Amino acid sequence: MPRPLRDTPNSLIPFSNTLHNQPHMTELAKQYDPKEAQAKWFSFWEERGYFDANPNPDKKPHTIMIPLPNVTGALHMGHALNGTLQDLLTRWRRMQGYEALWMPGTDHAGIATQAVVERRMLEEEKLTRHDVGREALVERIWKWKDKFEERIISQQKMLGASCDWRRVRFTLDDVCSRAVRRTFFKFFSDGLIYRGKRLVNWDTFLQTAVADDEVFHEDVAGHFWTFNYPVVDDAGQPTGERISFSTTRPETMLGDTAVCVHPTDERYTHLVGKHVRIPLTGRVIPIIADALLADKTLGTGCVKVTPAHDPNDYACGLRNKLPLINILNSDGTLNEHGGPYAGLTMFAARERVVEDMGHLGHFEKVEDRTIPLMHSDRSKTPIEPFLSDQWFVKMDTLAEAAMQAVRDGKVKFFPSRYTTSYMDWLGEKRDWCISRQLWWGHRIPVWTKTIEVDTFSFDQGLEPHFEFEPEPQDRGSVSAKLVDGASRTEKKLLVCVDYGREDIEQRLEAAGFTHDEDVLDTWFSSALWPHATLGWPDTEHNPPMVGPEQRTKDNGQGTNEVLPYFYPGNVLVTSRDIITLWVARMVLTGLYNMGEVPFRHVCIHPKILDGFGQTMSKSKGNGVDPLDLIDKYGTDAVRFTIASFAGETQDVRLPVGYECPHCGHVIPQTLEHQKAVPGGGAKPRVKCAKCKQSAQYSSPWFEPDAGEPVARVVSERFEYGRNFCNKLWNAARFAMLNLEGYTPGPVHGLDAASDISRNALASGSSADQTPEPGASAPRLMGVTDLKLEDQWILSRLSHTSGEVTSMLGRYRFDEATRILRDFVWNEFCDWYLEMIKPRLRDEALKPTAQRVLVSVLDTIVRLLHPFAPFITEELWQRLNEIAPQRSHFDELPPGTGTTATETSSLATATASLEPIVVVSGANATIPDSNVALLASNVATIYGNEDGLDDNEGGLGSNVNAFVSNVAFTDASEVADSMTSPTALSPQPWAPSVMVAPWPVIPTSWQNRDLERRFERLQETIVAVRNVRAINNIASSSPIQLHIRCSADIASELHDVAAQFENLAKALLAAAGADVQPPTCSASFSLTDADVFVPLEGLIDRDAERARNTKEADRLRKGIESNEKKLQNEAFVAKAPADVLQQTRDVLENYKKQLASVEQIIQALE
RNA sequence: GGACGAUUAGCUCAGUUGGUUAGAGCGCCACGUUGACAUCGUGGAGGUCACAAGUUCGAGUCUUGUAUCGUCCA
Repeated sequence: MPRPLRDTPNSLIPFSNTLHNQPHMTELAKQYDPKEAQAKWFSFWEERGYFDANPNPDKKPHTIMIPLPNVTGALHMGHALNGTLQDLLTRWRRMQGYEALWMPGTDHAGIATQAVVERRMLEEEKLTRHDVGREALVERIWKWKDKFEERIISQQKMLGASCDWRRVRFTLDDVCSRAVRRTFFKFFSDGLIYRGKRLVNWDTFLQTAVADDEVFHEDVAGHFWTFNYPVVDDAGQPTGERISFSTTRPETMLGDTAVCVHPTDERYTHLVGKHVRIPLTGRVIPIIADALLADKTLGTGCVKVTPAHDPNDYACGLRNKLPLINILNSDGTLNEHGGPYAGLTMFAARERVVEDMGHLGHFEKVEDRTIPLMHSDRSKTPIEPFLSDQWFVKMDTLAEAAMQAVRDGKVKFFPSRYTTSYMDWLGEKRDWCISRQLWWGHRIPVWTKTIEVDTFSFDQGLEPHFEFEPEPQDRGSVSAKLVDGASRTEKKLLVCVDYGREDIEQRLEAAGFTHDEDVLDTWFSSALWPHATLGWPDTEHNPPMVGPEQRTKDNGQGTNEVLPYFYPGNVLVTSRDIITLWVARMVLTGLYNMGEVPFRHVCIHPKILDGFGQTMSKSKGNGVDPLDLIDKYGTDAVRFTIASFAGETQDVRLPVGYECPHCGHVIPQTLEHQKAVPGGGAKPRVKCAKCKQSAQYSSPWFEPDAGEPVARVVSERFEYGRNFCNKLWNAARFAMLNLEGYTPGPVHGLDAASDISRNALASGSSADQTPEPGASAPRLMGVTDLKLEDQWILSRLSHTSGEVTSMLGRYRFDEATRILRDFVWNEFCDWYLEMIKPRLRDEALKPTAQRVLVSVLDTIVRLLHPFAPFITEELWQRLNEIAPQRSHFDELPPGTGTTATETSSLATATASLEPIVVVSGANATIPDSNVALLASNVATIYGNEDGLDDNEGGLGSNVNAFVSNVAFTDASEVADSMTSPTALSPQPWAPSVMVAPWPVIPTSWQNRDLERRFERLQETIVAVRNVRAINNIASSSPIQLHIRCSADIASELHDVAAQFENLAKALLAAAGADVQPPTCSASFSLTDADVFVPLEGLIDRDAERARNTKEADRLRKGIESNEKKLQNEAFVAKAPADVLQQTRDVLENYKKQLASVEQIIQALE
């Protein structure tokens, strides 16, 4: 029973059901209108469920997890690049027949989002979070989240993102929260979580610890003071000696617990072990020797040690078992350890300390110095190293496993050099500080109670001391840990509760336990993204979905099918700066929770920089809204251009400007534009240099006022994509104008191409071996309806599709776009279309040209779809209208005999292969008649070429799609339909290019020799055009060609003589070995031909002579350098034979050409 | 301080294992709107491949050093 190929109810829409409300139209507009196409096709795809990915045993999965954007603000071009590449891969894999899931969602971004909302609240209402309280603040943040999540998703959809939107997740939603709770619980139970006093980066403004990754270094102007401490004897009396040290932070001396010298520093060796007194506090501290901290060559060679306020000192303190004295309150003021300075800010205390040390006679000197200072990325205020209680995850074994996965090749980086950052970072195995003193996030699921007790034994259970005891049946949901409290008799019980046990939480609170106030680091939840979004740890239900009921599927079978089907994913596409923050942690938690890595490949793409070379970021205000660019250039243009940026090395500089809404002039963006914020209620404006008017402009900082004309952001780099789309559009327009009333008629000689295929197949040679043309097949031109240009474009098409596929497999998006653009523009448009124009005007020759034309266009549209989804869909639908019968079985050339028997055997041969499709290009045994069939259907041969050596394989590289009709699901149906007369009637093509198969053109169609001959033709035509240009001859006046060349070449040239006329308005008057230069002709010498153009009375002798003289010089230079090479004995002795031969050939050619050119010059005298 | 990268045409960037005369897009110059496209066509000009040394028959490509820029980690 036939069923739709795509697992959706709507995939079998009769194509005749025109999808747009316009009259049936065959003529395309002169220009592509992106807005119209975008509006039409996104909902078309979405309504038909093409984005949906569901477990399907008949297909291989392809999973991409979006690097979840945070809800702090709208997306910028960096996100657009990231999203474009993922959509490109997803659409490509989907066309290849994978069940392709692109999982969407957003991240709550604890600190960033809370900071943004707090700042806004303070600016607008003068309120702090303490004024409004935890609940109200969180409420406000949720509203912010809703607003930006919506904005982000709409931006992604405008970009054409083919995510499975039913599955959109948020790191704080129920599904993700469950995974967070379970993971924490597992960590806790496994003893991987501990609470400790540690030196953290303290943001005194936000009053929270921030991760190392959340701070940035900035040089500030500061001072470098030198003080001294008096040395005291064992009785505490000054010995008269003093020891000098320098510091940039004098106030920290209040927390000093040692001074340190280098063990080999002879100036101080006699003092080591003695003590000094801190003059301000009177505290006596030791003089220690530590080679790691002190540096003999710097300053006095002696440093003060403040373990509680400096990371290096902290490490030194641990090594030497020094006490830790914390002098700071969490708000950045000094605490009681500051003595008389308590209550002052660090900065105020610093001034007082310097002053007082001066009064006490311990100040020596001060100098200005630039100091590298850590700042919080979130609040932009200086970081204080701060001793505080935090939660940590032990990284040792977790990190080791994540490193091993990369060593084993389970996870691979593209480009591979990024492996280093990953390995180096994990190799440090620094414990992960997971607590944040915030209100927005996953609250740490630990309840604590402190008791005073002399002795404690577990023999009695918990109940007597803590008034709490888990029920036996609850033991699996509770994990408890007893730790020592502040004093010797104090005991603390930490109880971690698994998710879904609010009852236990209530009992704990009733028993006097307090829920930890801290929340988890955001990366804790994003680290779980790849399995959390698929429903882990719930193995009994498919993860819930959003959207229309009928499209969401829970099988009700009591199992989660989604998780095992889509996990592990295939590729993570991201930018390099979160390799450590996020990529490493996903691998780590994936291995820990799932026992399997979350993805096989990590594709690291470039970063988008602004015109000044700065990273585009939400906090800098230099973010460019992709919607501005989409508005101006269209989604397809933006995507195509963006993909062209995505190479392996360079970051992308994107200078932008503001387009004056009054006159269209572009005002280049300056740093001032980036920074400007509304002042006194007035929105910033740009001034137009041309029309002198000003306008509000697009900025991440504010919304322009309603009704105001807005200068949108533009960037001329996107004209690359826009122009290309327009070119494609017009090529298709031309094709369709010439396909009116098209019915694919019989074409004699289409099997010429199949001769090649047959040879390749019969000999069992691999498909990527291009048969030596001319060896078994006669010269193809002239014996078939397929002209030189037809064979050439098919050869090039085969080459192009193969290269594009291979480049996508290697994540070389830039190369893929370049190959496609070159093919479409420089080969298809510039040469093929131009060359077939005469045939399209000739009823007898038209059918062949049309058949090749429609099939090449069809293939181009499919190849381009992942890059430019909207325009290709628009064209696909038009093609479905105008050439619905393209590439079908009934197009077979007469006599190829697709009898029931033969088609059955074809079906049998392929029945074991994947659905959809059939027939391997090279490996299957196929009756010859079917080879002809195969070859004659240019556009019907598809399949999968991974381009990846080790990828899970896809459909298998030997499986090529063969049946173009997507209504067929498996080979038996193919056979049925092929033997049934009705099936031989025209069938609709794929109802959307999105679900059409990815093209795989047999490599046997490539014909290098034919391409070389074609290049000769091109070369000649360019040379003739050059003669026209040089001599100023109007393209309308005909000219003649006399070509001196070998008989072989002469014969070929005669075969294509019509093209000289067509493309260069030149008549081939004579060709052959005995052609004599006509008098007074322009001439040029090609590699194996000399061409003369008689120009009696028209020739510009000087220009001609100049051109040829220049040419002669060039040739002489070439001759000279090659002769020099060949005279070099070492070269002749050592260079490989082929290089040697090549050098000789080149020299020979140069000499021949030079002789011709010299003759030409002489004739011009 | 460590790691990774970059430096190629006026601008933005390609250049696979070393091997003919180093490429593209934009910009520039000249010419051109005859029925796909002026978001276009045709032709052209434009580069000491950052600098220095080395390896090699041969270096944009490999090695070392220098300079400048970027990112990540200390």
